[in-house]
Order: sequence, then C-alpha cells, then structure tokens
Amino acid sequence: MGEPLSLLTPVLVWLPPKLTLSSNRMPELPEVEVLVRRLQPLLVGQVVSSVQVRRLKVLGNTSLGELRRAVVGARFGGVRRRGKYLLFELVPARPGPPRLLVGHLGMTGRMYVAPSSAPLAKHAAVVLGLGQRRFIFEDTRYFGRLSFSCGPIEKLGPEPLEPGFTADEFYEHLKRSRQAIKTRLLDQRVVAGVGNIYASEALFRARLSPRLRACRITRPQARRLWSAVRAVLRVAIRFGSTVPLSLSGDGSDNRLFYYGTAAGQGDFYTERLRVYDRAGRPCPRCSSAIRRIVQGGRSTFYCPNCQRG
DNA sequence: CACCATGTTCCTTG
DNA sequence: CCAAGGAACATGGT
Repeated sequence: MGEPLSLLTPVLVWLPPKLTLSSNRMPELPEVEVLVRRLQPLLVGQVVSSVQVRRLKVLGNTSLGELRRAVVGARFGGVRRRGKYLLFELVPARPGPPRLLVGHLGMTGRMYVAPSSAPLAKHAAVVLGLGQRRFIFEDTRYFGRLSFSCGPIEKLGPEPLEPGFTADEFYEHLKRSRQAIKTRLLDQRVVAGVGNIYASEALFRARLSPRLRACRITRPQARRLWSAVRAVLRVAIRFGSTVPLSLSGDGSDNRLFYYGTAAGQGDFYTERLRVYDRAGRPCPRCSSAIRRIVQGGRSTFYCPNCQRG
C-alpha cells in the first residue's frame, strides 16, 4: 500500500474461484446439516404446485399417487435433519396432520432450488414445482431416497451433537461388539451421521487405531473418541457454513458443500481432512506416512505411529 | 476395459 | 434370535 499507481502497474483482476468441488465426496452429517440450513429459507412457506417423478426407484415404498396426494397443494413447514436424513414437514392445504417427507442423499444425491426456466439436470429424480422455481432432487446413482418411510430414522442411534449422546452410553454400546472400532462407528445405531470419512478423522483425532476391537476399548479411550467425533463434526459444520455455494441453481457448481476439498483457490477450499484419502502422505502430527487399509470393504486411513490400541 | 468409490439394505453363515 | 460379513444397487471417473 502507499505505492502510487502508474500506467505500468499491473492491475490484478480478482476472478471468483471456480466452484468445482470434488464430486467424489459423499454427504455425511455435516454436509447434510449445512444443506438443511441452506434449504430452510428457500423452502419454508412455499406451496408445492406440481410433482414430477423421473425415477420411481427413489420413492422406495411410497407410491407416486400417495406422494402426489400428500404433496400437491401442501406447504413446506420445518426442514430438519436426523443423522444423514433430511426431514421435510409438509402442511396440507386442507386442515389435517402434517406429513413428514424423508430424504437421503445416498452417495451422489443433491437437493436444491432452481428457477423453473433452468434446464433440468440429466439425473433429476424428483421435481417439485414451487411457482417460478422448483425444488430438485438429483442423484446420478439413484441410491438416495425421498419418501414417507420413517422406518430407517426410527432405528437411528443418538444425534452426536445433542445431549442424548453421552460418553457412558457410547462406551457401553462399544463394549458389546467384537468388531473393529472403525466399523462400529459406521453403524448408524451406535451414533447417527458418521460416515466413512469422518470415522477415519475422528479416530485420528482420538489417537486410536481403527483396528482396535470395540469391546477392548477402555472408558477413557471411549471418552476421547466420543469427544473427537463431536469435535470433528462440529468443525466440519462450521467450515461448511462459510463456503459460499449457491443453492439457487444459477451457477455451475454442484450445489452441495463437500468438506475438505482443495479445488480452486482461497481459504474456502483449503484441504482440511487430516488422514482421509492421504495414503503415503505425511501425518500432520508426526510426519509418518499415512496408511490405507480396507475394513468391511471400505477404505480406512490412519497414522500407524500416532494411532495405537 | 476392468476396477474403484460411497451408504444402506438384504442375504447368508456361524 | 443375534452378530458379523459380504453382495447388490448404478454410474462415472481413472
């Protein structure tokens, strides 16, 4: 600063970073939480004028007729999250009890609100008309769901960031299984919302080996892991809340925040995962090489030096 | 071209 | 009946 501008001073032009966040990252609790917060102001109060289902599979056991009857004319009430599930409350036009539409993004699902004039995505599975705009559930692999089936959410374990998730119950639950601790973390009945990425991250933070058998965990170790799970998820939500992604379909971005991807420039896209997908690279604590193993058919990443047990 | 990635459900085996 | 392990699902990226 203070340097006088001359005709020879190069002019720096700021270009917005391209919003091409890696699409191979799957939504877990933090991604769903951030999505729910962003969808809320776009949906609450909106009245559904039409329903288009382009892939019946994503409705699961819900029939197209049932969806139409319950949704057309209804108004979006609350938008909430449970584990990795999105919960949409739909208030009927005529007096009656609200219905709960349950969504899951599977591995490649997206949900966003776009102008009705925008071209429809190739893999748009369900489209709800909202006047000039439409709510779109898109999923290239169609593993996701949007239905009235509440069965899956009733089986979920405690919400990790709420008081119902206690270190003591977590410990008692782990004690009952001979499976590797990493595999247990992926069981949605133990704690809801942890997926393959944050399971590795939490174990690293707790300095516990992913191969440790759950029943061999000590009470202090369980407490450390309990704390690490919560910290990892909270940090991811905080980070995701700062990413300036648009949910209005006016950009070419993928409309879903993915944590920890280093695409583009600037602080928003700094790599923040410590071990996931970093095989062979140095551990951020001790510089040993991060190792990749397969547990239950899924990749696990950890530092063999820092993570014991 | 063969294989890999993810989350959930379903099936089989012990 | 339960725990644990593996296949299947569908598609695109490498």
